[in-house]
Order: sequence, then C-alpha cells, then structure tokens
Amino acid sequence: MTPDVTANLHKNPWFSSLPLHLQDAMLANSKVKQLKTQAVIHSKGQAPGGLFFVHSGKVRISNFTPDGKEVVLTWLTSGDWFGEISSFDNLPRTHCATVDEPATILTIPHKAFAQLCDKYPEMYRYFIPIFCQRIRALFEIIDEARTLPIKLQLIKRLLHLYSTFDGENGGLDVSQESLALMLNTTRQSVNRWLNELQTEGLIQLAYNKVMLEPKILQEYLHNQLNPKFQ
Amino acid sequence: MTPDVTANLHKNPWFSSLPLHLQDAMLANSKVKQLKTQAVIHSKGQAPGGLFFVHSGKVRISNFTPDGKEVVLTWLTSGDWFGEISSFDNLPRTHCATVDEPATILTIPHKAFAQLCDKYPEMYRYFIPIFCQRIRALFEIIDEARTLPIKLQLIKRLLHLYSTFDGENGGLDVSQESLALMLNTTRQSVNRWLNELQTEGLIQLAYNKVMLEPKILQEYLHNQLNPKFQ
DNA sequence: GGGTAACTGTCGTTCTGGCGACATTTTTTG
DNA sequence: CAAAAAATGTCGCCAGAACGACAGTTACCC
Repeated sequence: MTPDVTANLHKNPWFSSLPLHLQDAMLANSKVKQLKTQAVIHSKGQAPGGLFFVHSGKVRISNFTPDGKEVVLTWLTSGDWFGEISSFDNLPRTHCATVDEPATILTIPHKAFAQLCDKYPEMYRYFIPIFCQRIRALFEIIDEARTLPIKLQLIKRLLHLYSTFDGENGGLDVSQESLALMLNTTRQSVNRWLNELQTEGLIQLAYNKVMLEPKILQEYLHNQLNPKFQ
Repeated sequence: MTPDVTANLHKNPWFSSLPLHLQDAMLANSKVKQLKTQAVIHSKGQAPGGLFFVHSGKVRISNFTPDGKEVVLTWLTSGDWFGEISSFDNLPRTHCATVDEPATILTIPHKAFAQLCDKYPEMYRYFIPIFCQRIRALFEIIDEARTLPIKLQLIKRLLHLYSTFDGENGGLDVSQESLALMLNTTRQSVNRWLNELQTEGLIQLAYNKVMLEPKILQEYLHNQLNPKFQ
C-alpha cells in the first residue's frame, strides 16, 4: 500500500466516518493499481469485479448507444467511490469505466468485499448514505435533462465541475467536446452557448479552459429558474 | 390494520424476505390510510414524512418545471415501496407523490422508522437491495432518454408498464397523455408513434387502452437495438 | 522551430419534435 | 338521452439542435 493513498483515504469524509475496525478491514483487503490513460477498468455488462476508490487521476463513466456513440454519465476524481452497486447486488456492471488521466485506483476485489460484509454486517449501514447521495444525484440528472434548456444545463454542469474539481486556478480544465459528451449534445451546441455566456460576461473562455466565478453563475441560474412575476 | 393489507405485504417478495422480528416491528409501527384521487401524499422539498407501501391504487411520482409543467417520473402500484431516501438521509423529498386512483397506503412515520432502525440495525442491510434496484432503474431511465428515439422509448415503457401492471386483459389502461408525461414528450408525438406501431401490427389501440403482445414488441425492440451487420 | 494533434469558431442543411389549433370519437354523468 | 368531459386524430408552423464541413488557433513533441 502506497502511503499517500492511505492518507488520501483518511481525508475522505465517508471513509473516516467508518469505525476503525471497518477502516482497517477495508484497507487490509485492498490493492493499489496504477493505470494509464485509455485503460478500461470495467465494461458495461461485465460481472462484478470489486469496489473502487479514486486516489488520483480521472475516470470516465460512460455508455455507448447502439450505433457506437459514447454517452458520458460523469467523471470521477480524487475521493470518489464507484462500483458499489454491482458489489452489493452481484449483477453486471451498468457502465464502462475508462481512465482519462493517469490514475491511482484502490480496489477491493469482489470476493474479499463480500467476505468482509459477511464478517462485519454493520458495514451495510455505512453504505446507505452513499446510496442516498447517488440516487439524489441521479434524480437531479434526470430532472435537469428533462426540464432545462441546454444553456442552463451547461451552467449547472460547470458549477458542478467547479465544486468537485475545486477549480485549480479559477478555471476548469475541460474541453467543449467533453462537456458535450456529458450533456449528451454536440460540441457545436456547447460552443454556441459557451460563447453566448461569454458575451454576457458570465464566463471567460480559453483553450481547453473555462474560467468562471461561481457566484455570478449561481445568481444567473437562480434568476432563470425563478421566473419573476410582475 | 386492515387484514388484507397485511396479506398483501406478506406477498411482497422483499418484505417476506425480512426476518420475522423485523416484519413484526414494521407492522407494529405502521398505519393504513385510505386516500382519494388527487390527494397529495407529499410534495417536493418537504421534510421527510415516513416510508410508504402501496397496497392498492396508483400513485404518481412527479415534479414540476419552473414554468409549471408536470414531468412524471413513474407510477407506483400495489407492492411498491417509496419514500426510503428521505427516511434514511433526513433530507427533503425529491418528488411529489399524488394519488391517481383511490389508494390504500401503509405508512411508517419518520420517527418510528428511525427508532426502529436504531433498535434493529440489521434493518439497514435489507434496504441495500432496494437501493440497488432503484439505482439501476434510474440508470436505465437516463440511458433510454439519452440514447433512444421516442419510438423506442415508447416501446420500452409499454413493456415496462405491461410487466408491472400485469396487463389485466391483455391491454394496458393508459392514456396517450399519461405516456407523454412519462416520456417527457407531447401527446401528439405519442399519438404519432403509437399509430405507426399499430400500422406495423405491433400493437392495437383503443380508447384509453393499448393492447400488446409482449413477445412481439420485445423482438422488435431487440432487432432495433442490435443493428445487423451485413 | 516545424510538423502534428487537439481544440475552437462558424457556416449551411436537414430533421426531429414542440406547440397551437381544431375536428372527431368515446365515455361519463346527470 | 342529452350535454359535458375525456381522449384521440391530424394539420401546419417553427425553434432547437444534430450533423457535416472546413478554416483558424493553440498546444505538444521530436
């Protein structure tokens, strides 16, 4: 176990909320993997292969349409857990997970995790909050996609990325193509709306970057979502 | 407790998989409510108000866009549980729940449920499968909406309704308007595609009814989703 | 520093689907 | 049985957005 992975795990709010004996049990059963860009962690439909924790790098969670177009659900980064659904219900994976930036991933193999839950059934309750969070996030994705025009979906997504990647230099490192994959739209549409946002003074664009001030965008979004009655 | 509600509960695969002492504890803490059409069980944003089980009738789970248009996530019927997210994470409800057909609902009040979990922490693990199922269902909704044209979404929805309402007389009792609300499209579009499906001999339409043979639709869907390579 | 790859800006063209409008059919209700 | 309500069938118009194409820009790499 590389020491800094352990340190990162202990900074994870969920992990550090576990009783110590569960933390130890999980660590004892985990392996660290270094993965290069383009590496496939798992594909949709595969048998469950364990529980994962992203220590560093970026992982793309996605699917493919019948005609081969990729649809991205989200990107995971440092501090995110994934793979828990298959780990618990023993059913095939729901998505593909691909490495987008060289990543260090901690894995708890499927069998080891099952045995661990068997031995410490109190483990189950600690996963409930993770499931609740995930479900709420999914509800939000569904609602957004159904009710908001692309422009507003884009703003929400930018704010979300900003809060999870805690914008290193006040700007997000993301291509318009990536944004398009996430919102399930085209690069051209994203380009159009980003430029409109820029001319409205809400963001600044650069090569592979979006610079933004969260408060400004939040206020704009809020105004758009709460139509004024005059 | 009305006797037939208890009987129905015991037919519920999930409930009857619980250890007896948990079944008893849940029953001891529950109340039965008779609700009329249009009754609002809870609204989006409300504080958690308990866990629900639908004994009979129909409950509409929905949301509203900023401009007041309703977007339906799903309909629940006999044997469905809902309200578990707020019950576990103590956060506001994510959706509105409205009675669509006179319903008998079993309720476990929020506090009672919390105390129950406190007293029997083994309760948590039995909710994990429910959460897994829900998450998988949500993934499917997201993927469908993103990747399938309305026609295929419609077929999937018809098949899903057929399997859950186990089509009383070989036909579904559902209006085109309701289908439109679920797929987040318009009545006119649903009408258009239903008629096309009818002329293709895949379904038969009647007033407030869709008659279908699941196998035929499944085969058609399968062919559409797996493009042939010649 | 020059070549290549990745990313962005911006055209058209085409098409799906939303929306209003209105007629028709079926069911319900008094 | 008549009137109202609910559900369906069908038009036409139009906005949004997909898609292909191509030029311009920035970063990267040898």
